[in-house]
Amino acid sequence: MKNFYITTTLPYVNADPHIGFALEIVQADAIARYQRMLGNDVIFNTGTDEHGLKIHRKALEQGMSTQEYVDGYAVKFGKLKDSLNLSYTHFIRTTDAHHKAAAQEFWKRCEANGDIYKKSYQVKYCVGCELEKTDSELVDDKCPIHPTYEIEMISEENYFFKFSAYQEKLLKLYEQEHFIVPQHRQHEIRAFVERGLQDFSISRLKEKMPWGVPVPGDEDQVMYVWFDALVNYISTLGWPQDEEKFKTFWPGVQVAGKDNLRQQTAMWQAMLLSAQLPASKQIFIHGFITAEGKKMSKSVGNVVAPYDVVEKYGTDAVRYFLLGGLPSYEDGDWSVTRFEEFYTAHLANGVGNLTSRVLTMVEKYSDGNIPPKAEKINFNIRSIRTIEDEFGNEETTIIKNFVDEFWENYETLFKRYSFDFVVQEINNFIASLDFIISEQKPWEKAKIGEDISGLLYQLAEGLRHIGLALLPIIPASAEKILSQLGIDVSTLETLEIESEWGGLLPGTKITKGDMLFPRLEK
RNA sequence: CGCGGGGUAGAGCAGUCUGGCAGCUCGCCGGGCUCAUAACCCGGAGGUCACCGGUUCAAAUCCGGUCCCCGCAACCA
Repeated sequence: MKNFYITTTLPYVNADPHIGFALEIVQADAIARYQRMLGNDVIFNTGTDEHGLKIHRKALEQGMSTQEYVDGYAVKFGKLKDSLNLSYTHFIRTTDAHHKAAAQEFWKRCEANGDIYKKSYQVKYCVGCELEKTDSELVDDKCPIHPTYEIEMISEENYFFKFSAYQEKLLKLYEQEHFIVPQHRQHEIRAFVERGLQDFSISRLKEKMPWGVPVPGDEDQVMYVWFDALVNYISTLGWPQDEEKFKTFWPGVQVAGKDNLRQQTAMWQAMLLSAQLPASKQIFIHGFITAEGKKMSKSVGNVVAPYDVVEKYGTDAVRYFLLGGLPSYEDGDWSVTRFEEFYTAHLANGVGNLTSRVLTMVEKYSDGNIPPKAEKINFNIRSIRTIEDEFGNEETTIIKNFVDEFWENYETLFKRYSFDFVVQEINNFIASLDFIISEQKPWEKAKIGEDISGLLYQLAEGLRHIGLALLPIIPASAEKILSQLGIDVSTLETLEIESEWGGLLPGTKITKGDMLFPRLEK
C-alpha cells in the first residue's frame, strides 16, 4: 500500500461555488477514488482561500465582520461535499490557526534562505477611489471613475520574493516529463520562465489591508494572499509540526485551472525550492467551462451554479457530464441540450438500460440467481474494436480478452487524467454488451430450450466490471449496480484482484432495483 | 510580431506530438429485434480536414505563409 496525496486549488471566497470549481473537485475526487481502488492510502485536500483585500472589502460592503463573511462561505463550499458526493479527507481554511502558523514558518524558511527582501516601490493611486490602481485599470493614465483627479504616485515598502533567482531551477524542473499535464501547459510555462522572471511582492501594509497573516517580525505588514494561500497544500498535511506525516505524503498531485498555471507551476514551485522542500509530484491543469458557448460572467448572468444543476439532474448525472462530456485538457461547453443529450445517450440508454436488461434476463431465465460460469463462448465484437487472432479471424475472441484490454486502457487513461476517454472506454464496453445480447438473442435460445446460462453469466460478469469501472466516476450509481448483482461494495478487494475475470459467484441472488437513470421529461 | 487555444459531415468533437483506408456522439433515412428505460442491433446518406504553397511514394498530421474565431491583461475557476 502506498500513500497518495492529491489537492485541488482553494477557491477564493468572494463568490458562490462555480461549476468550474465543481469540475476541478470532481476530477480530483475521481482520481482519489481511483487511487483508493488501487489500494493506496489517500489524502485528498480541498478548502477555502479566505484572506486578501477583495474579501475584506466585500465583508465591509455587506456590513459584517470579515470573519463572519468567510465563515458563511466556508459553509457554502463545504456543502459541495454532499452535493457532488466528494470523498475529500481534508478541508483547510487559510484562516485556520495551524495554517497561519505554517505560512509564517514557511516565510521564515524562505527568509533564512535569503529570498525575501524589503523594497520600496511606486504605486499609482486614485484619491477619488482611495485605491491603488494598476496600469490596466487606467484609461489615458486617469481613473475612469474619477477622471478629474490626477493619479498620484505614492511609494510603499513591501517585502519581495526573489522569484528571479529560480529561473534555472524551474527550467530544470520542467525537464521532467509529465511534470505538468497536459504537455502543452508545460511548454507554455517553460516559455514564460525562459522570458525571464521578476521578483514579486509578497506583503501588504497592514494599515491598508488588515485581513491577512502577519509577517513574522514586522508588525506593519501582512502577507499577500497568494503567498499564504499556496502554503495550504503542505500545512494541511501537518507541516511543519508533523514532519513525519508530511514526508510520507508529500510530494503530491495538484489539480488546477489554466488561470492558475503560473501560480502553481512556477511561483509555488519556486517557493518550495526556497523553503528547501520537494517540488510537487505532478500538476494537472484543466480548462474552463463556457455556458452555451459564451464565457460565464456575473454581469451577463449566465453563471452555472453546481447546486442548481445537481438539484435538477442529480449528482451522478452532473459528475458524469463533467468527467465524460467535456474535454479533460481543454475548454468545454456547458449547454443544456448537450448535457441532456449526453445523459440520455449514455446514462439512460447506455448503462441504465443495460443494467435493466441484464438483470431482467437473470431474473427470467435463471430464477434470479447468477448462473454457472461458462467455459468458453465466442462472440463477435467487431463493432467495438477489431481484435484478430493469429489467423486474422475476427470472431474467435471471448469476452474475457476484451475485459483485460479494457482494464489496461482504463488504467492508462486514468493515469493521464483523460477522464473523457475513460468514460468513452466504459461506454464502448457497454455498447459491446448490448451488441452481444442482440447477436446472441438469449430470449430466442431460451424459447427453444437451449442452455444460455454461460451467456448470462458472462453478461452479468461484464456488468460487474462496468460497475467497478464506474465507481470513481459515478460512485452512488456504480454501487447500486454492484449491489443489485449481490456485491457488497464495502468488501471489495483492490482493483487488481477485482478486475480479474470471473469474480461474480454463481448462485448469488440478484435484486433488481428501480431504474438507475430515468428518462428526462421532454 | 504580448501569451494561449481553435477552424475536420447538419450540430458538438476526437484524430495532429509519432505522416499510412477520415473517425466518434447526437440528428436524419431504411431495416431488424422484443431481454430492456419508445430502449437495443444492423445498414445508409452526409467531408475541398479554413486558405495558399512546400517536403514526401504518401499530409488533417511535418515545414513556410495567409485569413478568421475565442480566451487572458476588467466582476468571474
